Amino acid sequence: MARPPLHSPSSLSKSRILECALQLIDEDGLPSFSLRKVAKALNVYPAALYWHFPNLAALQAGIVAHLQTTLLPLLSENWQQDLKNLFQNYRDAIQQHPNLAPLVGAQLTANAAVEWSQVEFILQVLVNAGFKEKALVNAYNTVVAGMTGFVTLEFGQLPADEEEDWAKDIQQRLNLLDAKITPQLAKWLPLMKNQAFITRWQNGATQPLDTAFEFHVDTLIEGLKAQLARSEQPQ
Amino acid sequence: MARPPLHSPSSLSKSRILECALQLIDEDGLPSFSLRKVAKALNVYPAALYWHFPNLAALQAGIVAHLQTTLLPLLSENWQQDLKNLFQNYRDAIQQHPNLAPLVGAQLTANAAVEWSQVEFILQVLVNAGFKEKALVNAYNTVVAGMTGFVTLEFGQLPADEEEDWAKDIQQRLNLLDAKITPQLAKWLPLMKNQAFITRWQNGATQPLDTAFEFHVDTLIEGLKAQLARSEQPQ
DNA sequence: ACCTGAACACCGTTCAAGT
DNA sequence: ACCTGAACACCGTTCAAGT
Repeated sequence: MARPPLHSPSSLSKSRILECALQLIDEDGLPSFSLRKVAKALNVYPAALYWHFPNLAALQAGIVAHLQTTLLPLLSENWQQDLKNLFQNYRDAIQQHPNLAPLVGAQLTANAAVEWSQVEFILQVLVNAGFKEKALVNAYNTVVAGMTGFVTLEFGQLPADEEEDWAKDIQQRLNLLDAKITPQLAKWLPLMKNQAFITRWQNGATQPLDTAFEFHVDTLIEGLKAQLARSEQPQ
Repeated sequence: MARPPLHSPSSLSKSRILECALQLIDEDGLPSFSLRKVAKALNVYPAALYWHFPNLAALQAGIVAHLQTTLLPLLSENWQQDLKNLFQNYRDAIQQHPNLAPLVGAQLTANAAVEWSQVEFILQVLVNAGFKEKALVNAYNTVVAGMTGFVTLEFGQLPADEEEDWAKDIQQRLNLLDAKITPQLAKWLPLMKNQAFITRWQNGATQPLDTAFEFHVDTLIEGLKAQLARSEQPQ
């Protein structure tokens, strides 16, 4: 068992801990992630991590913050394209680390390591679109919710019971549907199987909902355009 | 310490366990919730619960399923009103049990106790609106994501560090903003303080975002109307 | 059928003590 | 400043044993 000495020159540091933690989450998933496993992987006592982070929540916030730095697109002259880029960037980032999806959604609400630049970007885009005052705040909230909502669901954890049993179970229950009780679902099932929330058995990591996401973004943008038209010429 | 005998006539049952668990989550919050505390509250050994539920995840799914039964509005002749009712019902349910918000969002994706009637309702409303084929599936996914996304963020857990320290901290950081770096945020801060995601320090349980939610729902509906117009007369 | 009682393999966090 | 080493108070889950 040749392993590096406990006090190697590059022993511990915030970035080394965060990298290791992210790698563990990517490989083994969020449910089985723990502070003690990070310590073990770094060949260090669990308590050692507490010199660099006050607690587990701070470590998790650090991971999310590290991811957020790669999130900002550039401003163009087309606010609709800017929004598309924003949504696309967010989804791309999660797609590279799908196991992080629940954390990001949660941390973005309650973020200890907030990046104001993200808020500023969204506001700038919406101001360019023509929003102001309370409508601007409303549009901002809608954009943030829209950006995180779809992707959090898409890449959210599905039951991990070896994944096989549960997948077969839901497929079986879908095949047993009674067209008299749920006629629409029975009718459109072929199109919805594994392609829609609640009626799928794989998550976005293995079965991405690309066209649905595109539709979702378009719908939000079209909705915002309608809101602009409303406020410009109030009836 | 007068407490009921261990084998009281109404000892254990699925519904009694679920009620107790929901009450504990309502009172103490999701982070401090545990299977062992449910057992303690019911005056029973932890292992006893395993006769009624195979594991913790199943118990949590049971709680969410119990909530979902109160979720279905009635179909009217106006699909836009139907969607508004659907969104409103969902938010009302979460508002009564805000600590459940993260669980519901997660379980709805990966639900062991799916209610197909919910899926059927959304499909029926969208069919009435005029959607079909792949556009129907896309619209369905957009509605599900929109329904859960906003509310999950609105009532999502904020840092629980006695709540006071963190709240003061973020307010202070907001006041230290540099208008040269984040001009829009600095300009609109008075309107956004505690009223917008990321720039608030209270969650929806104490500071509901009513008008923002209404705007969000309207935006989605307007967006869906635009999508309908697209597919009816493709350019 | 339904629960006890004890054990197992984990957690996050604290703290004196080392270097 | 940075980490060891051990302890504390928890977890979810399993399983033989009781009734």
